[in-house]
Amino acid sequence: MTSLEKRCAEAGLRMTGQRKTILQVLGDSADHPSVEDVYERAKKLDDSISIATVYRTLSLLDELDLVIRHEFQEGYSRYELNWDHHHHLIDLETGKVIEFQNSELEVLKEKIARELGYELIDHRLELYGKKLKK
Amino acid sequence: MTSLEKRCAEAGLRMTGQRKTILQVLGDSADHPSVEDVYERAKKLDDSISIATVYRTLSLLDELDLVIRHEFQEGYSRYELNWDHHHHLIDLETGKVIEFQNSELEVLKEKIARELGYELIDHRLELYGKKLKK
DNA sequence: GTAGCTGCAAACTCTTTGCAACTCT
DNA sequence: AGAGTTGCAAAGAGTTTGCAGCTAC
Repeated sequence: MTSLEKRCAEAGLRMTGQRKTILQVLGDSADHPSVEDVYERAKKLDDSISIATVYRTLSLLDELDLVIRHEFQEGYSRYELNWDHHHHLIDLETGKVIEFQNSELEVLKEKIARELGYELIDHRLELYGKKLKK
Repeated sequence: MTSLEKRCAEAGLRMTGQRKTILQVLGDSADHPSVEDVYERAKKLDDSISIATVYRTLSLLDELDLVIRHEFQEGYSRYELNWDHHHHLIDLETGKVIEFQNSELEVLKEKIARELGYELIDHRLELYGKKLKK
């Protein structure tokens, strides 16, 4: 049982074959797949899986905070496992998503929220850019 | 003719009654209205306006960069005039959207993009928080 | 055994679009 | 006059849901 499956079980979820498949797909994905992407990849492992189950499972995982749902101004959602905290730079020419971390930013965002009288629960920074010519 | 209307005219758009109405609604809105919100407010000024025109107009204004389209993880878009540059803190308990600016952040985000080899075109920071108890 | 889960298909929400009529320039 | 714009209704995405059957516990 993977640690992901363990966390699901602890939350009281039944570890069905479909859920294992979807968790495996997410674990094997280094990118930020859309629901459709997850569905396509899951179908390769279990041809009988339905997209409704993928939607339902991703919503569940999002509620459990095992997964992060992104809306990169594209009109649909992308998902990724909630392992390490990071942000995204979206290449406007290729659509490629680059991950980055920045400790200065982590400090700054806490400070901004506090100054506004808020406790920070979540936050997102997205940069949209074009590759610099060398 | 308002400055907004002027910028539209300069872009070669016809200043129809509907467009003037929508621009007026946007100018009068201090919040971040959804398409439906803009439509409701516009209807009070011109009962015959259609939601298709609101969608079309907001898309146009977005292309012209007169307006910013947001997706605050809600499943639909919100719009605001692109006057001054700022970011948003979304109150998770009330849904209220608070605007803020931060010059440190402006410097930092440029630096991050540059270090990743990118020219920054656009960016978004969204904080999600709960009000601190006094 | 049974509450929870699934696949299917239908429904729903948000958004876009084809078209004939209309209107700004 | 004529290209751009509009309202309407239909179509298109993406997502959710009711239901009967199935399955993990």
